[in-house]
Amino acid sequence: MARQASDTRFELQKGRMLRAAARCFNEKGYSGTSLKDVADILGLTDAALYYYVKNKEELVYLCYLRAGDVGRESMDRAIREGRDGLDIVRRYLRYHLDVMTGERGPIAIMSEIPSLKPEHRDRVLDISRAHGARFESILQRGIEDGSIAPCNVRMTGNAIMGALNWVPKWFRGDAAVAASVVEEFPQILSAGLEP
Amino acid sequence: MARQASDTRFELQKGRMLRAAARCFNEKGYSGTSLKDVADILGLTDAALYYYVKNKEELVYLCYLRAGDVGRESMDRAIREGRDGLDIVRRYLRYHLDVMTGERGPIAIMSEIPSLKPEHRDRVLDISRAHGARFESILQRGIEDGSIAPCNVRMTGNAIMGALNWVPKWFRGDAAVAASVVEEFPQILSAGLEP
DNA sequence: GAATAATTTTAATCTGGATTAAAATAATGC
DNA sequence: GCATTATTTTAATCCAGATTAAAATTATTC
Repeated sequence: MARQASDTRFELQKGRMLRAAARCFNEKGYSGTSLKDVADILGLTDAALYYYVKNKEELVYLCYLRAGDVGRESMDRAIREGRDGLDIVRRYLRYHLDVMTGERGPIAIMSEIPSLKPEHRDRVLDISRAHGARFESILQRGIEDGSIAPCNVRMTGNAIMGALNWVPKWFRGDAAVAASVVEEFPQILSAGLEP
Repeated sequence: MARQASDTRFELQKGRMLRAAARCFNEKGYSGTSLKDVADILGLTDAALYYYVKNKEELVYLCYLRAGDVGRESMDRAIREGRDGLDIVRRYLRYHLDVMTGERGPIAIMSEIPSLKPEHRDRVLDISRAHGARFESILQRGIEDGSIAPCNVRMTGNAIMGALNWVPKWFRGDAAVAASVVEEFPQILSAGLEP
């Protein structure tokens, strides 16, 4: 009855559920996935999901929080390890794509933020905006250290993040494609940044 | 009772409805928009929409067909007017963005293809794939005529089309931003293509 | 300006999937 | 192994929003 974050079993199953849900949402759309679809992947009954989550809205919310975490962690690491602005951009893309297309994926596309309840929606929007702003500041840093040619960082950020966010729309788990994405996407997306 | 495509009134109102629906779907998500939301924009009752469309699924389907048309027309024009591969890519992006952010917009993001009924889904997928393939062939042509550096056209296509498809997610109708998008996006997205 | 057709509204019904409560089963601690 | 707690299922209910039928209104035709 009393579940804690420390409860391994519970947390593991919840994690599996979030990944299953992310996959469904990405592949079938939000309205197109019923709780039964998610439950089927886990070999459970739809009602069982309510043991882990209050309702469908919260399921989406948690998927989005997870997506936010993955993005932030990838960016943290890139900033920690990168040499200059351009190098950080490339690392960020690589790290993020690596998670998106790898074992810890899939990561949910944030398509349904508006249908979250107000507190959740605001929280996710904050996270999302902060992430975008952080990316723009990396671009700015690159411009200042000379690794990136001067550009409109807002628009450039929108372009690169858009291409990144769209990946789950067409990537369907093929390992060979995953390798290709992780390898080539960062290069493709950053090629235009060089001075 | 008998409405034809030639019926101006009917077609005009239907067009307005599709644009209102596209806006709702982009801003509020599919499940987040009720037919009442769409009807409110038009100053109508939700039930009135059924005069123009069989059901909500068809409304989405028609939005997607329209999106497909706009994409195809933009590409047609770019191919007709462009000098070489790179020039066609840039024109295509400009023309498409111009419509997306202009008076004829907004254009619906194809987020909910999977929840269309099979015939509609297949039709939209065909259109979507054909468009992607056509874009890749433009990249290929650019590589062959020397205007574009050799690259993985599949991945490069995915990257550019992703950035493009994501635009309606953050663009909210501001005219100044629209001008900036149309002006800068094609450049940003194609900068990395040059040899 | 009747008569006919087009458009919209009113006022219901209908429905699929979300949600819930209670019971059943599985796991764990002692 | 018994008692307790964790997890899942069964079997209903619930409900927002889609859909429909009939009536009302508005436009068009002649």
